[in-house]
Amino acid sequence: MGFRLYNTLTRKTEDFKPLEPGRVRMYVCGPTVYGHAHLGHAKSYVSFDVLLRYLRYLGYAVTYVQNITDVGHLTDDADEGEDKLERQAQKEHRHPMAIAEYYTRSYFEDMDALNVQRPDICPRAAGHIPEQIELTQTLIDKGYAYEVNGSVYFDVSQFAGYGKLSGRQIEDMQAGARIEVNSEKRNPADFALWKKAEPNHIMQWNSPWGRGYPGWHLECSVMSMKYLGTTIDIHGGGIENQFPHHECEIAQSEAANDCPFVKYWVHHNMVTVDGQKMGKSLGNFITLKQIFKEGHPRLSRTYDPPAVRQLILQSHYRSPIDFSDAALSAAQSGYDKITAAVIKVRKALALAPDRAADANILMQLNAMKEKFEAAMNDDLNTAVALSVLFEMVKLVGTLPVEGVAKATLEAIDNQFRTLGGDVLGIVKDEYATAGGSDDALLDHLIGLLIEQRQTARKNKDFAAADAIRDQLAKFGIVLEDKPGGTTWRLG
RNA sequence: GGCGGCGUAGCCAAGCGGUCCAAGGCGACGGUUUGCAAAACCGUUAUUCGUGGGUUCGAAUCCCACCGCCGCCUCCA
Repeated sequence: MGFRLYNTLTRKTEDFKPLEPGRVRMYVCGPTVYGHAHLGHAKSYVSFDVLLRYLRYLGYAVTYVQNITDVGHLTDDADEGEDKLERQAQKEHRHPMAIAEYYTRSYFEDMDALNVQRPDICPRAAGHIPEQIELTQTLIDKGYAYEVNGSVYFDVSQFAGYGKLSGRQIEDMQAGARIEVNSEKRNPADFALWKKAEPNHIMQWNSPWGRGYPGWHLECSVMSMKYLGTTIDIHGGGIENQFPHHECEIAQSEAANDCPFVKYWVHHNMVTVDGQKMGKSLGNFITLKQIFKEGHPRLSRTYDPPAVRQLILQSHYRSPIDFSDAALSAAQSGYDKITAAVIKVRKALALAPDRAADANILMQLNAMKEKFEAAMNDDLNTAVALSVLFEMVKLVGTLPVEGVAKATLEAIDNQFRTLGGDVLGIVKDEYATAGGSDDALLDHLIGLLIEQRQTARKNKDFAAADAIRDQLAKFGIVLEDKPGGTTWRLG
């Protein structure tokens, strides 16, 4: 069975077949950069990172585009309200583009920490104003859009497919009480392609309709088609953007190009914190930087970035995930266990005897790999895939401390690297066991102390022996007495 | 009001018609090991899948009703 992926457009899990054999064009809605990335961003971009990694693992040549929204995203999706970047710029007394730059760097810093692979192309909305104007003009020319008083709106009544992604009817939405009344629009569901700028609006550009700035939905259509073509394989985003954002993207793109915009729509679910939606007003809004190093009132400690990744992968991307201190703590422990097993294998590798691999272990590894792939093929069941990693951890745990053939250890290490590393991004290529360049020196120094403690233990001077162990523990160094001797690690 | 989802052990979570007296992780408990620990290993920890009906030879998995929770359509990914 090949790779199967749930398609929101058809509401079914489908066999994945790219438009062009061997090649995948994938676009994911990127962040609006007016604040530090939070748990929601982590869930989103880790989820799509695993999709990307698995496609590459399967041998596809993937081109991955993820935009950076630095203009046009308003505080109110009904085309009212302020531009999010401009509002933040006022708060911080900086230029909107400085805000965009600062938070873009912050975003990538956090994503790097989460081991999220960088997209191939990260286009900025503000860098694609001419293209957005062009698309707007095309839509006017084709009768899908109309200009009113310097703003341009998409006329949803002209596009028959409007609502096919979200399952909404235009009539239903009118019945809803939440539609803002905008007298410029012919239909309340119409959405802005181009907005007229007031003189005090900082980010504004010349256009055929006067000074203005682009509507939020436009950028994704424009950049997707510019870098990936008029029809792409995968478009990803959060479930909350199904409507109106993605619905509007489809309308604009298909109206302009007369061809399907996206083959597979992939949406991940949302994040809650302590059982409630995460919101600034609820006091449970947690940024990644707070988790990693600053701390947060809801958390008892800080957690390593991979622990967050681990927690995300323990549930399905289409399920909501509840972040809590307990859940994070459990994920951290699980992650540490995997890491310890990988390090054990790599250390053993150095002095392993050069013999043929254990056929039985190779067989087990192969069975695990098949289980892993079956799980990932089934719409990215990362929870089961992760459980396979734990099966490998268990296998490592049962291996004798010495005498395992080098080829066996290599096979295990390789599988950790491909499945745990390449695909899940949980296993690292290198672990700094004692902090970089001081490694050898530290090893020698601690070795001396271990020797002293051994002497004390031989002499049954356990008080002295325990004192050495306790002292080292204060620096986070844990001693472990094993049959072959005492080893140390950073706790 | 419209649309969607969820309820599985102390906690997180997979499973979505038979191979489930239900994977995996965390935690807890007992054991092996240890001078004591730590780590590791072995074992125990859901006769049951929110409740009540129904369909079926067979249901955690399908249908109906009810209860509870959550999300989107506002801030927010």
